[in-house]
Amino acid sequence: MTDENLIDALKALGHPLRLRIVEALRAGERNVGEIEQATGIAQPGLSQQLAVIRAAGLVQTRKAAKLVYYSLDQAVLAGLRDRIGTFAGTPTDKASAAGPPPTRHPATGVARFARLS
Amino acid sequence: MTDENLIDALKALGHPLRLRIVEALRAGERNVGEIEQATGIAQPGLSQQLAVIRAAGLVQTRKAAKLVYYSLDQAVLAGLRDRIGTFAGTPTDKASAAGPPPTRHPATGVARFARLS
DNA sequence: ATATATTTTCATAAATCGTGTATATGTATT
DNA sequence: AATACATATACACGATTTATGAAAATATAT
Repeated sequence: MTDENLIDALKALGHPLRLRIVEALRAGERNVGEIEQATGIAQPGLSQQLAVIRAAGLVQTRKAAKLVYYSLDQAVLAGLRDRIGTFAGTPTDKASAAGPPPTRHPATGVARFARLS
Repeated sequence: MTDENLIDALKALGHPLRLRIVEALRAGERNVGEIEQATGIAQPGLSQQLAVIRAAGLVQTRKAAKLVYYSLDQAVLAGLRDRIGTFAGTPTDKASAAGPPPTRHPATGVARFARLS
């Protein structure tokens, strides 16, 4: 990961709407309509922010019929985490750690219950 | 760490000059003149970027006579790393399921809503 | 082909950011 | 007090980003 890529990734995350989107994707892959429901971001703006996130390489996309499914690129995000880890005191011994560190908060997102009917 | 703090930290790091500054501080505490030498950023601009980094809570400062020493706040940076780790550390949902279009957990109503014509 | 659902792109005004120059605030030294 | 040095802030202004609504591209079904 080059410094420029790193900066793009950090910039992409350093924005309230985009952070909200990424948080909504933590629970798993979602299509644009689902992300819209989960985040409350109106459609065109959402697509714009998704484009930024995509350009930063933070997500993968998959197309199923009319729908486009977004999911976090965990390899890239792990790289980002490790890169920041080099700034934190502990020299990264977690670059090789396979298992996710303790906490997984499954319900952090508002995304869970998008009630429509 | 609130979302707003997180965003400020990410924004602070997502900038070439500021990233260079933080990288220069990785080796240990430095005063402004030393950072200027290490990064080649001219004094006023440097002070401005340091102010951003300071406001984001990424560094601690210590004053010795005329000199101001900056050092990375490793606790904050470790928190930042862990926070990003929550985006990276969730495999095994359907990450590798390249199979059929998703018909998933009942709570995500949007897709179902879209199909009910 | 026509209609419809989903997502992306365009356009533009408002806000924010980036950077250089000048100026200010401290703190020691004489 | 006056000087010198280290650091911080203020200001200005062009560049980038954001918000928002309209239009367009893509894919599917009838």
